[in-house]
Amino acid sequence: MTEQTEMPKTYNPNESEKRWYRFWQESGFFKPAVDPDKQPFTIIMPPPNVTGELHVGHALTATLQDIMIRWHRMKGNPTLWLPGVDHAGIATQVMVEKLLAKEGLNRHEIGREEFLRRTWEWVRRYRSVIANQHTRLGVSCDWSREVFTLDPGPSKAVRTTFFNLYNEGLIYRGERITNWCPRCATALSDLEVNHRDLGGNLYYIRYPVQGEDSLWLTVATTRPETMLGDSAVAVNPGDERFSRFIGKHLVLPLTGRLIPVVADEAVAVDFGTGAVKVTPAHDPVDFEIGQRHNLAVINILNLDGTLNENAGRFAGMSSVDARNKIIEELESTALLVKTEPYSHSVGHCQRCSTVVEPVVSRQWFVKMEPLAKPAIEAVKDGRIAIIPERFNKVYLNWMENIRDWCISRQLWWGHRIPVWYCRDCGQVIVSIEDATACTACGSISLEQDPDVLDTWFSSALWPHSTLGWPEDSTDLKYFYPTSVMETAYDILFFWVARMIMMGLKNTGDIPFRTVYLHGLIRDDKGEKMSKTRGNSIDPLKVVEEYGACALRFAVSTGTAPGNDTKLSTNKLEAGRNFANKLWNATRFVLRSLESNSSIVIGPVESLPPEDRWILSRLNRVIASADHLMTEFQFGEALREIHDFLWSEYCDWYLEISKIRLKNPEAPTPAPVLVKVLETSLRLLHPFMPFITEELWQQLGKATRRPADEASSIMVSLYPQADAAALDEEAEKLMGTLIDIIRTIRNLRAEHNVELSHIVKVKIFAGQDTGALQAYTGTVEFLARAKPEFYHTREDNTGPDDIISVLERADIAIPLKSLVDVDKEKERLSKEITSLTADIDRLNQRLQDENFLTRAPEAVVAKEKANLESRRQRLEKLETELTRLGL
RNA sequence: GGGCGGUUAGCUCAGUUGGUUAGAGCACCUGCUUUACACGCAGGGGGUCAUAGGUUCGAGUCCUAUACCGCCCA
Repeated sequence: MTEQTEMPKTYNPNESEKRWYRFWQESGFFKPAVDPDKQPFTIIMPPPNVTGELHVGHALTATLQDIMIRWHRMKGNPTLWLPGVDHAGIATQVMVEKLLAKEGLNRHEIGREEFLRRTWEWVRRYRSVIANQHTRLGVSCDWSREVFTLDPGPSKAVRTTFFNLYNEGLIYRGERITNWCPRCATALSDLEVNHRDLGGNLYYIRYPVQGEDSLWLTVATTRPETMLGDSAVAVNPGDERFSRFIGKHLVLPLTGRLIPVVADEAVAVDFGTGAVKVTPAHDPVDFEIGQRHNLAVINILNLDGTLNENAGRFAGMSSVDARNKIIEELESTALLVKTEPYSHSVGHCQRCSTVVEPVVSRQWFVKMEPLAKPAIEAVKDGRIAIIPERFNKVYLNWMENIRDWCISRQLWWGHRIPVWYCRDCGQVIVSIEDATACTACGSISLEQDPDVLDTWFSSALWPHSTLGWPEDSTDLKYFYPTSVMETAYDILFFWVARMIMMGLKNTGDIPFRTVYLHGLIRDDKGEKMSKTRGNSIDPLKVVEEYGACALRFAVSTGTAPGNDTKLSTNKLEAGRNFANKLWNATRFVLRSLESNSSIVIGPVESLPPEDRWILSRLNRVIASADHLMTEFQFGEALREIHDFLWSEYCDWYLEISKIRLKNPEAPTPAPVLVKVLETSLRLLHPFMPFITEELWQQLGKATRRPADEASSIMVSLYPQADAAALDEEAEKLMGTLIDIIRTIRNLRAEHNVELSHIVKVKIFAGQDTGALQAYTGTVEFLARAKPEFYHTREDNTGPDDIISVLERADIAIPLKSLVDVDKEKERLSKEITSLTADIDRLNQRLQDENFLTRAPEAVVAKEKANLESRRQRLEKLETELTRLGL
């Protein structure tokens, strides 16, 4: 146990991280210790897409979740973090299709079965890549429960949900305008379409009135090619300019087809000419107009976006080519009146950026309104809390204007829609198990719907499907509703809202109590990271270069929930440096232990003030960190722990302890050195698990831990604040000591006093004098000054003294002969000026009757004390100034 | 068109029930091979908290408007 391998000067994370992860995993620490009497803490991990590798956004989400998970685990909650992977329908299919294309193949050539076989191969490969990346980040999730969205469990949940919703009439099949991506060759939901304003033209086209020479209606359109599918022209019924046209027929240019003029409220009088062409098959508004007026729905597009046979001689052209050709022809026949530049919003496929075509097609939809109502309530009444709170409004606004959800996708990769059609009688059979015979005619000639479901349909069930639903499993009973859903704000609608709706629908209960939304990680220029931009950062590379703890530090420090952050090497370096700082502090503590083996702390009263001070400060930080973490303010908690360790423990306590370590007579600081470090490591562990484990173990080896203590920091107890350790007196005394040392250092630096020159210093500290006297060695060591202590200044200052006035003490340094007196006078004057301003302000405030009567007593008292101490200070400074002037 | 967020030190950002003199990291300047750490130590400079009003004894923090930037929804 005493064997002490010398720690190297610099922390090398790669060496220990893998080792500790393996240890944790083999020890079974990631599995929850189920205890029916305790409240579990549960996070279902947002499943990364199996499309490829993790990026730093995943590192952020994994880190934040791991912080919560490790914290709760250490606090003694049965803690479950359930990992999973998403099959990611379109995205994965696109990746595999790209692979095929390299072989000169497409999926139709190899067939559905072979395509799926290859996709599963892809899945096997990338699941292990993703899992490996996660382990490098230190995630402490329960791998034994890992789920894939296409596993039998979630698949059964999908089918059961579909079956139930269909039977309740909440899933229906219908002809609607949907967003069609010609490149992906599938329908998309509204959310999967990104709208961008594009500069285009507004074309004014004449539609001649049938049977009337030189009478026409002019319509304006941004998409002239769709006129091939026009089935009417509509005007507003209140628009007198056009009332005489209503009921007449127009001759559709280029085709000669006759179309009626109809009156419809939906037409905006002030758009274009006030008369609009109606293309029910290719525009959502026109579709509704068409329904009201019983117009023909003429689809002019093939699935690949080219024009079909309904487009007559334009068939086979792309829509862009057709547009150009049509404009050309209209111009030559003088039917094109004018062209105006016009910017309008055009839908693009979220996945591949192709312009999306609105097309009428027969798809499966979920009726959302009945599902949204209870989900709105759950957030409104606070059963579900969204952090940060401002997203409540965003959520509610979307939910209250929700539209039906198109869930069928013309893809091969995904959950096949559990619907069969009877080839003999046309019966539609919806079934959880594969249907084998027609429920109407008994025929066994059935055909399953070729389409698959939107990936988000299965994601919506994730919090309960992963826990075993529709079975009433023990996991579901124990862990559901889960505690926190931690994810990025950009999938609030895609995912979070749908999980709430489906969770409530399927289980009757909310899926999670808290939604924690984090921001997006951008590069150091503020750009969104993406593979296509080439600015994405591979978390594995970062881990190798800086260590996992540095990465976790970088993404979790200095950020607030819901805010985007820029990741720069700056922050990674700060994380690495902090880890190295801890490493070296531990190295120092271990070295100091060799000659001082006892680590038992005596009774608190017997400890010197600096011990009581650091223990007091430690306990304040524990209390504060615990509070901040309860409020989900992880960045702030980490900052406080970091500042305590660096600026108080290392900069002061550790330095002060060196004097006692050098002096064999002095009581050893070792027990407190160890205790504060060990406790801080536990405090920090959720944020930086590897370095804290490494150092905690090293400390443990050297200090002979009690047998009942945990074998790993990750299953040790999270520190709890001990009010008895708070010691204001010690804090005040140390504050004064630090102030004294700083002032001497400052003066030395300002006046370039050589390091070798030990200055004499007189310290006048009133009632603290006796206590401070014990720190003679500390002042010598840390300020390179030889102190003499006096209660008061009376008769104790010499003519060569430079006086500094501190908060609770004055000091005099006989340097006048050494320093630049003018410079010193300037310094004093500057301070006097700002002090005078402060005093004026305070005076004013304290004379204000309103302030005295309305402000809380404590604030008034504080300000009074403030004024008094400043007055005293000012007085002393002025005396000093005149003294220098003489 | 509706909504949300941002605007704080040269840069990146904290600042959560309004309460002393607004913080950190990085960068910058000065000094230091002080045997835990140069991935470090000590010291220093740098901010009318976007602008204009308002509420309040008191505003970076609450309210209103404006400007610029970004995002979401339609």
